[in-house]
Amino acid sequence: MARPTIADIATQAGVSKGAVSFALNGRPGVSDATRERILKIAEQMSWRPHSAARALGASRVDSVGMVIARPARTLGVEPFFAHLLSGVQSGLSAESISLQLLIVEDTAAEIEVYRRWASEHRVDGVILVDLTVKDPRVDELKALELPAVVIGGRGGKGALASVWADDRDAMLSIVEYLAALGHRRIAHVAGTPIFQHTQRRIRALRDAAPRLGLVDAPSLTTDFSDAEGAAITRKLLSQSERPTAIVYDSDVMAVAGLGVAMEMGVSVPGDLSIVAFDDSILTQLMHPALTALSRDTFEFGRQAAEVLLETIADPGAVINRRTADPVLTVRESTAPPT
Amino acid sequence: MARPTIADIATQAGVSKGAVSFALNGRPGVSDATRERILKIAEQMSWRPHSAARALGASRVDSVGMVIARPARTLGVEPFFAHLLSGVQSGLSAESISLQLLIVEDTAAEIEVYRRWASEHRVDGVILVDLTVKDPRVDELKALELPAVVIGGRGGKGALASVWADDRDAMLSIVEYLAALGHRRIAHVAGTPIFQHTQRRIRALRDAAPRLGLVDAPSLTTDFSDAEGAAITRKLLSQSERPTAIVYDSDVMAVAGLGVAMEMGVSVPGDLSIVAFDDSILTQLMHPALTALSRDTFEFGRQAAEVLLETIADPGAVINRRTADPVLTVRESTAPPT
DNA sequence: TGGGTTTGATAAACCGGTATAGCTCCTGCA
DNA sequence: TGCAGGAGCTATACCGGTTTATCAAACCCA
Repeated sequence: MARPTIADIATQAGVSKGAVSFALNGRPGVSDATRERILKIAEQMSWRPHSAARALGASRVDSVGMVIARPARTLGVEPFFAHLLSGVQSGLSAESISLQLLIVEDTAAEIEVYRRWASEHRVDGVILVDLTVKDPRVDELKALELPAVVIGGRGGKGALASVWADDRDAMLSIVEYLAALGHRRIAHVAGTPIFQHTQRRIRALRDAAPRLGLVDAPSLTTDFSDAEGAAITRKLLSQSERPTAIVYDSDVMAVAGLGVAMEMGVSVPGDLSIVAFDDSILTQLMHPALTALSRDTFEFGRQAAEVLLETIADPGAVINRRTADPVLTVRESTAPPT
Repeated sequence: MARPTIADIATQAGVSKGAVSFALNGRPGVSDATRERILKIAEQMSWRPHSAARALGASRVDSVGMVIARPARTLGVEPFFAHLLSGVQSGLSAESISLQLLIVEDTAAEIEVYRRWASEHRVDGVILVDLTVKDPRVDELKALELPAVVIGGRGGKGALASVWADDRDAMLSIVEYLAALGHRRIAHVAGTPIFQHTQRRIRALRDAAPRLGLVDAPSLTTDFSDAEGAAITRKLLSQSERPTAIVYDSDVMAVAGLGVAMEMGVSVPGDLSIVAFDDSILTQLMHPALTALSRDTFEFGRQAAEVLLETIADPGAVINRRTADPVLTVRESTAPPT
């Protein structure tokens, strides 16, 4: 017998298919003795549910999806997604739910994927990343009635469930530390302004600047690429009044910035302090090693999975879970200004 | 009507369910006129097949799997997997087949996943990476009768289908270049010896050494981590007769090695040439930028997907496809020895 | 003109589960 | 003693497709 079905188990146990289904799903309808017997037989036949059959009957596929809309070439440098993925999987594996991952070029393609997934019943829910200002995906998912959880960024006016960390506090912990070291000219090389988290970081810096006595605290936006990170850095360091500290919104840009500083003969941390808004092996490989904000990305993913499963179970409740605050890991790239 | 089924289409078109199925799958059994009519109705009802229903009926789930067995923390630094994934997806999307991705800790867990996938009919086939010497996964997949394709490394004695690049030629192109520059002391910081590609690279270097007149060409194995890469480099550069060039099996180790050289006051490329056996943004961000071997990882993935689909269609044929050879991208980290 | 083959379509079985109506037997309580 | 009610189980419909057996009508050629 190749792959046993519940019918085989039923025959073997001398009961009906229904009884076997009850027993295997731990729901009432059979006596403990019978349940025990059925489970034992299923075990020794090494039976496993046929996912498609179960999906068809129970209209639930035990699978969730995640789409990453970024050009592949900018992806993968950052361990962010790898860690996030592992975390998500760890949160799902307990319920033995599988994950569909898709990398696409842009948001339009991403929405197309959601439509397809919904109409083909391929996933029970999805996890969203990189929430933008007025994100079109939110309405789309609402319309599709596809359970979803947003990672990093509250879903807006009670729209979608979310798992988020406080970007504002994170930015504050960085600039307060720099200010305490004595820095008054702090520049911020930000990411794309369409991302909500970019906006929150920019606002946090602007709001804190007066209180901390910063004379100049510009936020300059980029596309997150190393090229733009380097270009902006070059511009900043060419000014007559150059900043004494730069905060980068990603580890890749911070590394690119460090390269520019070295090339221009600006010593780090002597003449310039550098902080990366994301930690990774990259920041540790550098000389000097970069001070960076560490987030527990794995845990982030795990919680997202958890919240998504709860949302699937009860689409009514909109959960907004705040995760642990990121912490600043101080390394060699920060020092008092000279 | 929420989600139309073929029954709805059948009613609308005034034909039977069977006729609709034939029409939608482009198989004989209906006249062209009827087919046309059915397709139009399906289109305007925006019908899409229910994946589970189709899987149950046709015993094929239109989904393939890929398991990566590496600790999450070492993952993601290398763009390798991100590019590979994109490539695989691009190869699959044409047939609108989805990809299940799983990151696990070790091979035992990976095999467990294959067993589950097979018994639950969750995938039609799988893609294998990081083939080891005497890889236990090969036999396991054979036993499970799960179609598979191996990436990077011939599947062995006609075992599994594969997509591979010639590691031997690649290594030769590196050392021949270094030898031509005048290097005679070349060290090789290799990966884990259990990987087949590591073995092939080591062997290639050993075989070429006499012909190129290398006086010393040791291959030192590591676990691919930046820590070991740095440690081995430190050891190599502390010898009285230090190598004038080092070939690293990964970009991360090369970067770590560069860091050690700088820390020890060994100038690159003046006193030491460095080559990475893998290209990425990392190698480009460095100062000096690293000479690296570039492989078309995206294309690699695309071809793997293609071969897998062919293998699923005809499990008898064992395809071994060789992809384009990697090319050496020369940057600033290599020069003639002084 | 008639028998055999092809064409176009239908009805029904089937895939492997889940959900539900209904049946039997046992227990408890008035 | 009689009856309500629940436990334990069976039989069966159902999910949305695919596939097969069957059949009527059209076609072909002698």
